[in-house]
Amino acid sequence: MTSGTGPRKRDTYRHGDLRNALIQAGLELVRDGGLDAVVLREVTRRVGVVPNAAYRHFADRNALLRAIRQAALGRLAAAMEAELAAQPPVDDPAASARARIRALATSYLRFAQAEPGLFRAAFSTSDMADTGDEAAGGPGGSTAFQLLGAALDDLVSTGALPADRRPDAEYFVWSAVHGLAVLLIDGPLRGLLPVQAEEAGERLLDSIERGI
Amino acid sequence: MTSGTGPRKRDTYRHGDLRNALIQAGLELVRDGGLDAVVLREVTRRVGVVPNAAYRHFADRNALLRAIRQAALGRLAAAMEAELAAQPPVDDPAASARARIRALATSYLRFAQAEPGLFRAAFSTSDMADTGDEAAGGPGGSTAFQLLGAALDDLVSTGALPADRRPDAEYFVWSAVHGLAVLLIDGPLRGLLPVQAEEAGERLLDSIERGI
DNA sequence: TGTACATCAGTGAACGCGCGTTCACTGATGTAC
DNA sequence: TGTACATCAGTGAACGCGCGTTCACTGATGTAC
Repeated sequence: MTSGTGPRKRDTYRHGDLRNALIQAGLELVRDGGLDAVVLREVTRRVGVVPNAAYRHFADRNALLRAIRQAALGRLAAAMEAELAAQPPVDDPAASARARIRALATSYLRFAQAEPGLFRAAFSTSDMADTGDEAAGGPGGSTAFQLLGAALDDLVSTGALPADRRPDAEYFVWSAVHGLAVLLIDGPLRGLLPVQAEEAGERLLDSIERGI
Repeated sequence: MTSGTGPRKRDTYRHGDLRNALIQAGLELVRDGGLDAVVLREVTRRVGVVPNAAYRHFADRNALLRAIRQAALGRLAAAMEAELAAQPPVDDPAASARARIRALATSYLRFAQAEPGLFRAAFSTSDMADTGDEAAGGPGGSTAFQLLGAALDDLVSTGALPADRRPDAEYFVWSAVHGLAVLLIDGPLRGLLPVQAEEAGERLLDSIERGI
C-alpha cells in the first residue's frame, strides 16, 4: 500500500502534475458539494500542497473553477463516446443512426443519475462570470452536442428523417433529454431507481422519435 | 417620492414586515448574482436592518435561502397563471386545452429569458441541504407542474389525447420545455432575441404535440 | 380613557473563522559547456 | 561523464476581509385591568 487516503506524501519536491491533480481533487469536491465546495485552500490541502501553489497553474480561483467545470463536461462527453463505441453494429444504417441517438440519450441520463454533482457543475453558470468558454469534448474531441448532431445528420442521409425536419432537431432532442435528466436528479422524479429511470428514458425517446 | 434607492429609512422602530422584506431583497440579489450572492449581511443591509435581526424570522442563512428559492418558484407559477388567465376563450374544448398548454410553455420560456437569475435559483439545489420541500405555487396555489397536468387531463377528457398516452405525459412536456429554457439562458441558444426564442418555443411545441 | 406590564422585534458589540491572495524565498530539475 | 548555472514549481508567513452567528440589551407595541 503506497498511498492511503488523505493528503498524499510526495517524495519529490516538485509535484509533477499539479495542475491536473488540482482539477481531479476539485472534481471530487464537486461530486458531493457542488461548485461552492471547491474552496481553493481545500483543493490544495487534498493534494498536499500549500494554498498558493495553485497560483502557478491558475490565475485565480475562478480559473480553477472553470477548468473543473470543463473537466466535468469532458467526463460526460467521454461517457457518451464510450457508450457509442460499445454499441453493437447494426446492418440497417437508418436503424443504426436511431440506435446511436438512443445510446447517446441513455448514457446522458445515466451519467446524470450516477454523477449528479458533476452533472450539475457541468451546466452550472451562476458562478464564475462566464466568459463564454466552449463545452469540452471527450477523448474523441466531440462535445455531447456534436455527437448528437452527427447522429441526426445520419438519420437524414439514410432517409429516415425528412431533410426539412432536420434543422435544429438537436435542440428538441437535447432539450427533452436534458430536461428529463434534471427531473431525475432534482425534480419530482428524483428518487427513481436506475431501472425505472432507464424506462422513463425509453418512453421519452419514443415520444422524441414521434415528435422529431 | 417617499422612498429612494438604498437602504430604506424606517420611521417606526419595528419594521412591520421584515420577513417578507428580507425575501424581496434576497430575490433582488439572486436576480443578478445567483443564490451565492445572497449574503445574509448584505440582505439585511439592503433592508436597513442589523444583521442578526434576520434571526427573528429565519433559523439561519439556509432557511432564508430556502424561502427565497420558494419565492422564485412562486413567481414563475404566478407568471404562468397570469398567462393562462389572459388567454382568450376558445369554443372548441380540445383546442382550448391545447392552447393552454402552449400558453403555459410560452410563459415558462418567457420567464426564464426575462428572469434568468430567478429561474436558475428556482431550480438550483446544490446549495442548502435540500430537505425535500415542495415547489411553491402562484397566487392560485398551483405549481407549474400541476397547471400542466390539469391541461393534459383536459386534453384527454376532450378526446384529443388517447387515454393510454396520458400517463406521465407531463414529464415529457415539462422536460422538453425546461430543457429548452436551459438552452436559451445558459446553453448554445443563449443570446437569441426574445422573438427568436418565441419562435424556437413554437417549433418545440409542434414537436411536442407530435410526440405526445 | 388611563395606567402597568409583558412581549418580542430589532439593536449594538463582539467572536472566531477560513477564506483568497500577496510577497519574498528556496531548492530540485534540466540544460549548456 | 562532470560541473555551473538558470529556471521556475512549490514554500512559509502573513494580510485584510467579510462572513455567519452569539449575547445581553432596549424600547415600541398590544393587552389586561
